Amino acid sequence: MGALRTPREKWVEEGLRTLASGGVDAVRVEALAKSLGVTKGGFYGYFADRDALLTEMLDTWEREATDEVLDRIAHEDGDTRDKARLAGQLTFSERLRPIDLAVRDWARRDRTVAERLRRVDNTRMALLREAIGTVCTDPDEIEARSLLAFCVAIGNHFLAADHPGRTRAEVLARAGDLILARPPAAAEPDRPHR
Amino acid sequence: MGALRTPREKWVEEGLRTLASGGVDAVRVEALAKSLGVTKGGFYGYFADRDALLTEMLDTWEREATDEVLDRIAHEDGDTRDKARLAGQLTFSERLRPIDLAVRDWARRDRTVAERLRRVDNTRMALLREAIGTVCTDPDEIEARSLLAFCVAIGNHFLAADHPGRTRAEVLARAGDLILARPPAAAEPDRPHR
DNA sequence: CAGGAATTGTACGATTCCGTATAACGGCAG
DNA sequence: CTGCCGTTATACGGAATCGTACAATTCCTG
Repeated sequence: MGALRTPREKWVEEGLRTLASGGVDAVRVEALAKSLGVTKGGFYGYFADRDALLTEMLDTWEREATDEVLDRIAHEDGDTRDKARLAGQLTFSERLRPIDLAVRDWARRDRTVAERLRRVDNTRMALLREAIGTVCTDPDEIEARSLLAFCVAIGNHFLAADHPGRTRAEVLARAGDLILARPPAAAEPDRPHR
Repeated sequence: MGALRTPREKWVEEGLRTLASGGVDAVRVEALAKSLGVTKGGFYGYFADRDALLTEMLDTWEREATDEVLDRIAHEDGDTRDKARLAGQLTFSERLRPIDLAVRDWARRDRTVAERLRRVDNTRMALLREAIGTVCTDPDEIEARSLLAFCVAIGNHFLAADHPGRTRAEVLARAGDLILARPPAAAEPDRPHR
């Protein structure tokens, strides 16, 4: 067999790297080739076209994202709070986080991508519910808190505001406390919700 | 004077529309012209180049986004909670919301855009602090709750998860209650109990 | 070490887009 | 009505990509 210098995975890998840093539109066959130090010559031996690569990139991301979350939570033996914090904020590893954000934006314009994202997000939400279920019991509140946690995990990276006199990390920590606060016996906000 | 069929604003307007639906990379001079039913002939009479249009689009967005928020909150006489809800979730009008999301993604790759977004977000945060300051007093907690509110306002639109048996709106309402809940006298988040 | 299959480089036509130049067009002033 | 002046259409050169075809290269295998 001939040599295999730039295997399929290299293209996917570089594609994800580019997706993370420049968005979908930056993922171009010839640009990827250049980054890999080759020409696009071999690309079309592995992929039918650019779309095939994008699809495979998503396959890889979806698998990794799901596996990573499950693994991480499963192997975590810290107390419940840390578990939830993990699920909420560290769901995205340094590697996956930027890809995740790019995928979210991508999903706004592509139904297929949106569908994949939905699957991944549902997996994460299930984990969040479980973790948060240990500090409160009302299912509606668990859902609301999980949404909060998830939104912070995402919004945090899209939010550009400053926090005078504080670091973002400090504010995040405090926000985490709020999300995980054990509700007082009769934890009703001062106005009944519908 | 000659006729003025496709004034400067038309280009900016169409540019923002395209930005909202397709992201920055979709904002192309010739594509815009096509959408406007003309050719790019006149474009370069108004703008030096594509970048000039992008800058002007951002100017328009920044101004509108800031003004709109200020106006809306100022004219709002409902009770505090509604005010905060407004600030948190409706900060983005139907028109501005998709532009806002596109700008957020754009800001991740362009420092200039990031700087503008920072200004806009800081304005909104100030409003949130003020509104939330009416239900709790600890500055750190105000900051944390404001962050939560803002993150929900953003993350909501990037989150693809489902809420079995509930609508997103219902969960959002409940999350709003949590963010605006009047804290119990001694609001200690951490109480190992039970 | 030679043969051959797989991989990669190069060249090509087609498309899209940028920015420029210039000609065609069309109201409004005189 | 006629000519001006700004607006728009067209045409062009250049760059980046796509996907294809084919030649050159490279490394395993026998």
